[in-house]
Amino acid sequence: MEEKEISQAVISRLPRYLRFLGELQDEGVERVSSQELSDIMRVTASQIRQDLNNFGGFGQQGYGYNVGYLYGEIAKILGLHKEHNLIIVGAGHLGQALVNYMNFERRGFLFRGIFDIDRRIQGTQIRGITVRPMEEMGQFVRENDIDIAVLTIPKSGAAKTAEQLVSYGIKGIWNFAHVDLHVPEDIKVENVHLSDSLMKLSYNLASCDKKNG
Amino acid sequence: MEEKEISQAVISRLPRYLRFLGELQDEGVERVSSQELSDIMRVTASQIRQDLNNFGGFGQQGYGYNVGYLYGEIAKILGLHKEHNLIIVGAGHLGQALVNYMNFERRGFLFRGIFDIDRRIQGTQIRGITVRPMEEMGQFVRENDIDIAVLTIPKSGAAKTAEQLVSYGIKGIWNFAHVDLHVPEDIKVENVHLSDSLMKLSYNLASCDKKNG
DNA sequence: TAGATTGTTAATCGATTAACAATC
DNA sequence: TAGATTGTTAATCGATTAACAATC
Repeated sequence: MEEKEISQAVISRLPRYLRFLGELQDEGVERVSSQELSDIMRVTASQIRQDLNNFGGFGQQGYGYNVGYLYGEIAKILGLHKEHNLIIVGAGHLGQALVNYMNFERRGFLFRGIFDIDRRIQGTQIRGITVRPMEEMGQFVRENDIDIAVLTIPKSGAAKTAEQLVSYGIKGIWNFAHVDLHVPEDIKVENVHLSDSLMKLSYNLASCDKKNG
Repeated sequence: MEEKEISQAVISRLPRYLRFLGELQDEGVERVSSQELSDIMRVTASQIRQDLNNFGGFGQQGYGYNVGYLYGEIAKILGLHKEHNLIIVGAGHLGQALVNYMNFERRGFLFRGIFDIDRRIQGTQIRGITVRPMEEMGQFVRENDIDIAVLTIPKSGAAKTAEQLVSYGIKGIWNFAHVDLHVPEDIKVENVHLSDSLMKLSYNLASCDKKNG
């Protein structure tokens, strides 16, 4: 059965829908129309309906959408009903920050191991997780059913490490290193290029300056 | 004089061009054609030329682009020739990670102050920068010509803090809090929603599973 | 039933790609 | 000059918005 490919533009909006639906749920709201959601989220009602209908008819004519149900369905679409086992590769400040950010665990992203090249921090613990040497990575990935690696190492070592991770059987890489990783097409890479983001802000500030003299 | 608005899609690609040009420069490459760049970057040569020509003709027919010159021009477009004074609001793990990430400073993004609500860490130093109480933020922003605030506090306080920052005269907010900030339209907000990014990865893993049974 | 609101098709808009004349 | 490659216009593709029939 032929599944039509969903565009990444649509995927990118799903977490935001989830967030607003979660807030409505916390407020005790039970139903919401695409128009109400449109007002809150500042996107068109048409886009909301189009986006959702990529995955199925979650609403009901004349009623709208049930907040709790829709929340659950989007969570499922995003794969949040399953648990993921993660490792952090690179125990620098950023790696530590991510391990310490509790919200990921609540979503089923479980940090199982931390790896670093620096002997001085190997053996220490971060939020109860021991920092291990890179050499143990392969075995650890295989034995602990790790599917996602978080890459928080400098760009110099990133390509080689990514290649290793793939050979160990990793399925996804959350890449904070400032390089384009080249991996087989069944391996998913999600990039977070912080400096690119900051440059975008810089551009928008500069272009605003120019407009206003 | 009417400047045509550049789409955010184009802006988003500029930092990547800059990165690849920087690498070519490091390799001692002096000239590059859109086709060569296309091969390296895996985007169409047509897109590269279109993108660049939004800002002017940086190339030369029959020659291509001078790597160093183009690098400099894109840097200027992104506003990287000017210095920016930043403060970090929220000295948690993520805030600390950003302060410690040296590369921003090399690009002219200078961390001038750090603020946190927690009395216990006020007065301590992070990379030589004293953590100050939130109450001093307004005065500090005005006295130190701060134009960018990095918001690394929990979502609960983010909206109010953003409002304050705007009233103090901040021009841009690099927002890591998991909320949509509502600010006047001359204030630029760049969002980094890490959990959204991780959910996108999760989706792509899940959709791949489904395809492959 | 009448009113409301979805699901879905059609129209529009914008972004990407292709093509080629201009020109170095 | 001849060859190469840009800058730019035209064609295509995809994403967003509008409209409305279906239906709860």
